[in-house]
Amino acid sequence: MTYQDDPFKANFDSLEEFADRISDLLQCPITIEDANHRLIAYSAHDDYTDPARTATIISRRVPEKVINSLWKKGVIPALLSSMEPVRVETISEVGLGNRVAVSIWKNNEVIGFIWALEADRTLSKDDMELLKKAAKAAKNKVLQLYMRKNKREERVQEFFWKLLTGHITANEEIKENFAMMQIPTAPLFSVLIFRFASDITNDIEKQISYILQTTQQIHVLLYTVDRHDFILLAAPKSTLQPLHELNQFIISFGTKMKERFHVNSIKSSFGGIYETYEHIEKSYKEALTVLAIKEKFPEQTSTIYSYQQLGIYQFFDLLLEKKRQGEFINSSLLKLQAYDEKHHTNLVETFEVFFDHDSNVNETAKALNIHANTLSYRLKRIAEIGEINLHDINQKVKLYIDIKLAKYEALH
Amino acid sequence: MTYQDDPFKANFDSLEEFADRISDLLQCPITIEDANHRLIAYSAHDDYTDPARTATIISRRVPEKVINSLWKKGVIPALLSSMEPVRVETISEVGLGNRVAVSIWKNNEVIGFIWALEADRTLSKDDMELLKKAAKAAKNKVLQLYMRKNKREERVQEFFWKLLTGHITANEEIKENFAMMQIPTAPLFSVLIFRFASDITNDIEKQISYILQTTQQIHVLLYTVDRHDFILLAAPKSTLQPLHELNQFIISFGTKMKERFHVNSIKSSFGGIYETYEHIEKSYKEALTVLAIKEKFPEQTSTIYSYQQLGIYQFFDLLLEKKRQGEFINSSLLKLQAYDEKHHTNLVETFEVFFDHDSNVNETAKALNIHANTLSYRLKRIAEIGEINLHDINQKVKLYIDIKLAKYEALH
DNA sequence: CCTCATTTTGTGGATTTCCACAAAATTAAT
DNA sequence: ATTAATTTTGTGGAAATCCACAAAATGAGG
Repeated sequence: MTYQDDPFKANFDSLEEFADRISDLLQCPITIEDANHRLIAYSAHDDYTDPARTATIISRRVPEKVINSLWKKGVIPALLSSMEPVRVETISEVGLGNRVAVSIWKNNEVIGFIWALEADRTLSKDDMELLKKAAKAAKNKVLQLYMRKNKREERVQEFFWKLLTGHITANEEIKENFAMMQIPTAPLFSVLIFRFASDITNDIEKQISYILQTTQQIHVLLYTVDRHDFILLAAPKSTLQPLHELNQFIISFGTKMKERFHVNSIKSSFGGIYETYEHIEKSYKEALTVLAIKEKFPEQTSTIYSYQQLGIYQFFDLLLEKKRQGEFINSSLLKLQAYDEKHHTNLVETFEVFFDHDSNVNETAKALNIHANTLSYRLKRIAEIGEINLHDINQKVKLYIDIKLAKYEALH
Repeated sequence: MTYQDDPFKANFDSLEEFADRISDLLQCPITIEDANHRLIAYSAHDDYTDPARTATIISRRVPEKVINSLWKKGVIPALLSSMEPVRVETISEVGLGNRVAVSIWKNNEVIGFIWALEADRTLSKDDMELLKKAAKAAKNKVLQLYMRKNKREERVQEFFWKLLTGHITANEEIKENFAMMQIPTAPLFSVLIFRFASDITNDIEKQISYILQTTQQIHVLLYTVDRHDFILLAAPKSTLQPLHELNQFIISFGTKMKERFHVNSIKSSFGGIYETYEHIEKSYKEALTVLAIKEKFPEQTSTIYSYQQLGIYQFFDLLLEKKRQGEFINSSLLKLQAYDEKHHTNLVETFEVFFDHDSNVNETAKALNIHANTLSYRLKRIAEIGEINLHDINQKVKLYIDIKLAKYEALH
């Protein structure tokens, strides 16, 4: 089979036309994606496509499990590091048939991919060369999309910041803007923050953006960057367990950043989950509060990401203020502290850990490295010395809060 | 034995002299008390006195257990209702030997008592008559004491109000006043309030004052009346378990008011227990807070009298304010409430009662009149529907507080 | 160093909790 | 009225908690 020198020198009106042209030449279905695996174009009239391609076209993006599996097999890393086409063997778990892929480059950066599904025939060496040429030819078309998107991005960013800082409060106005910028609406949303150890570089931003675009756990409505913080407005897919979904997303995001880009130590949080847009600022502030509290209680809050789950820590700032004014003097706590001080005991810590572990004897004993009976003896002493009834949940909760508050205050 | 018509017509310099005179005439030890069983005078040179009299003289007041027992035997009620002498048989439990008592009257009011201990001899009918005359003769002397005390009282009252309202804040100044008015000092003190169903009449005030003067559970430093409220500054006897002592006092005060004067439905409270006088106003405010909270949570706080033991309710006003501003939206609670509403279930109440009962399965089941397994089933549902981890004490406490807060808000 | 009070660890048994499973009762919806 | 889902109650056994008692370890003070 022979082709003319550059079969793509003709001008194409659209990328669809371009995809059809490649498909004609190679005799196999073609899909073109951007750097974030969103579908840009695909060839029509194909007889056979595998489930992965079908799903990609339907949802206009590559299914996340497919992306995950391509990362694990090393396909995407290969495409990101070289301009050469890569062949992918069938991965039946995710419905992926044999295919060949090549990356589209602009300077030193990958801005998209072309996939050729080996439906009826296997591509030859020449075919591969052709694909490579196609990738080069696609560059400008893809770039145009990219630039157009960037311009839109800027306007959207500005809008997002206005929302975060409460500069737009009228619900009508917010809705208008959402519609104008073609941001999808959602019944529930929350503001998420990923806080990095250092300022977020363009490079990192792209990596994050990549993961966000490819994830399908949540809907990303808006995002922006503020020094260490990557801030996004996200919507859970279902309204049934929004908390759980956002939590899962945050965890998997952390894992992916670590696995794929070796970015460690990201602190994540999200604020309240709300229905109306006026609450975006509130949700953002709450997400910031979560990070602040996590800073101060790293152990207790290590598995907490949401404002919801902050629980009693939600009102610690408020209580601390009052405490500073001399309120809430807890004589039980004072007595226990005095006793600990004088006799080098650990009554306060014992109570705190016991409560932390939901009053579970075994767990607490293990956590404190003491015998269960030692714990029970200490609890008896705590009741005596602190003049506190250990069956009175009210007194216990107050003591617990006061202990935490004292710690919080110490860290001011 | 015969006496001249009025053996007491001579003028006596002091009540001590007067007591000696009676003692001479009746040939037995004499003690004179005011209406509150404080020792006013006693005859000297007596050979025999019983333990009760000794204790009275030493502590300058009749021991409380003796007063209690005299009430129970009906002696004091008899003395309060008639001018006739009353004979008291030995009450060995409290070290009281045989004796005769008579009350001292001014108009329709008892202002004191004279006690004649039948040490060597039993008083005859004539002796009793003599005692009655002595009581009449004592009237003016006792009254003088009474009046002098009243004048002092007024100044003291004014001072107390200044303390309660924070109009004297300098510790030095407070100390000076305490010394000047001969109010005993104490290392620890608290402000107590007894709130009556209606305004406190002079009559009730006297009854209260009587109980306060005769109690020896605590030291009463100052007291005053404000409409429904009887307010006092009290000091616990020991510094070890001040909370417990004040609690005990409040309970026994209520019992006595009920038993002796049939005064029901007193609401009592006390504020923080402090060391420095500047905190009197604070303690007073706290005592008022306790009463306010008891008003709103009668069941939960029925056994609570102190600000200390208010526990989490201490900061409910604070939290309520924030809640009104839209903070602390607890989606778990919202979901549970919605579920309850829709399916006519009791998940919120179940959780609340369970927590109220210190997470004790049996007690809770009993309180709710359900099977223990029903409770466990409901808890499982609560965890599911509320998206809450029942082993996470933080989430649980938050939910609990939010439930109580919602109730509190409902009662605004 | 010794002594005494306090704290820790150990043992065993009564009691309670937890959990899985199943049957009965109740409720909502067609 | 029938069905299906949810809720309540019951049973039994494993696991955990509680409690009393005792022996060992620790530590402060004379």
